[in-house]
Amino acid sequence: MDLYSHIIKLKSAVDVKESLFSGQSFLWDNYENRNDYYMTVIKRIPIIIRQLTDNKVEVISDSITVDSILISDFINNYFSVNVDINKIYAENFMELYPDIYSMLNGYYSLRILRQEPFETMISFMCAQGIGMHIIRKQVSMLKKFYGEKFSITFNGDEIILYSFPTPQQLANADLSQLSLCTNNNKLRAANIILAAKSVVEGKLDLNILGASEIPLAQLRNTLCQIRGIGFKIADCIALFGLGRFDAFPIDTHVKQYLGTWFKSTTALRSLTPANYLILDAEARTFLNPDFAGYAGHILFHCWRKEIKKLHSF
DNA sequence: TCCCAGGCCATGT
DNA sequence: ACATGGCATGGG
Repeated sequence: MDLYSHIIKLKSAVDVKESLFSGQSFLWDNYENRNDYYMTVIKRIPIIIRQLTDNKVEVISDSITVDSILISDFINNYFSVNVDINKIYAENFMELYPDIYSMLNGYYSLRILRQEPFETMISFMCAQGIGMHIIRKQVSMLKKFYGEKFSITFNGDEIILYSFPTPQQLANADLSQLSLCTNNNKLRAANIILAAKSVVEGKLDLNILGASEIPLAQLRNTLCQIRGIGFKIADCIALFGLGRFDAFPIDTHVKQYLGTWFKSTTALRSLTPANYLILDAEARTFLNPDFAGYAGHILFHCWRKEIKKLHSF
């Protein structure tokens, strides 16, 4: 079992309330409580981390080694601290869009996490045309129904957690019971079972897919072979689960800011597969193509918070 | 009541 | 190629 499989993110190490679902990005608190501590759970071991002023990650726990991997090395990779936030836009971005550039100032501490591919794939298959709270509910029910229950002790309290189910566990799931976890959507549940089976049978190897330097379009087309995965979800899996920061998922919010902020006329039309690819190409003219998705995600959160007045991640 | 929420797919033109 | 409706439910 690989190192990622038992990661659970918690919003705050001091006041543990709400775990993030896979696919959510992590925005360091860049406003006031810069010294807040956070906790992540790896292999059922609680790891306490803290943000440093340069958005690097400090691992508070003493050097822990799991499966011959130093946790601090793992954490720094997990939080993609090597990504230079100053190089994610095209070189002339600041001159072309000075207002947007300054508005993005509060969002540079956002880190895209290198999350476990299978967990990311299934989680995003639950994220279609439905509100964030329902997406979160679906993922948490999947874990509760099909994952393994375990507990850790933190600050003297016992915290009950559930690991994300393995491909085998979901492949063997009963359709009607799994539907309870997918907002009663039987089609979605069936698609998840099919996807899990293709992983179990070896027809889909996400680790090989992520490790190889295949072109983004080819990677996207491979993922789109799976029922229930289109361009947007495929790009999300690539961006959040396969470390492909060049993948640029276009959802309803991205479409909106492309039209409003960047005056794309294509963004005013319906998001057909053809228009998706046009928007994708357009975005790469004012973003660094190699980090288009990373930049896009910062724009995404800025749009949601500043314009749409939403506050969930 | 109506519309939208981090879409995808089958069907009809 | 494009438009439309179904899937599903909760919140503004």
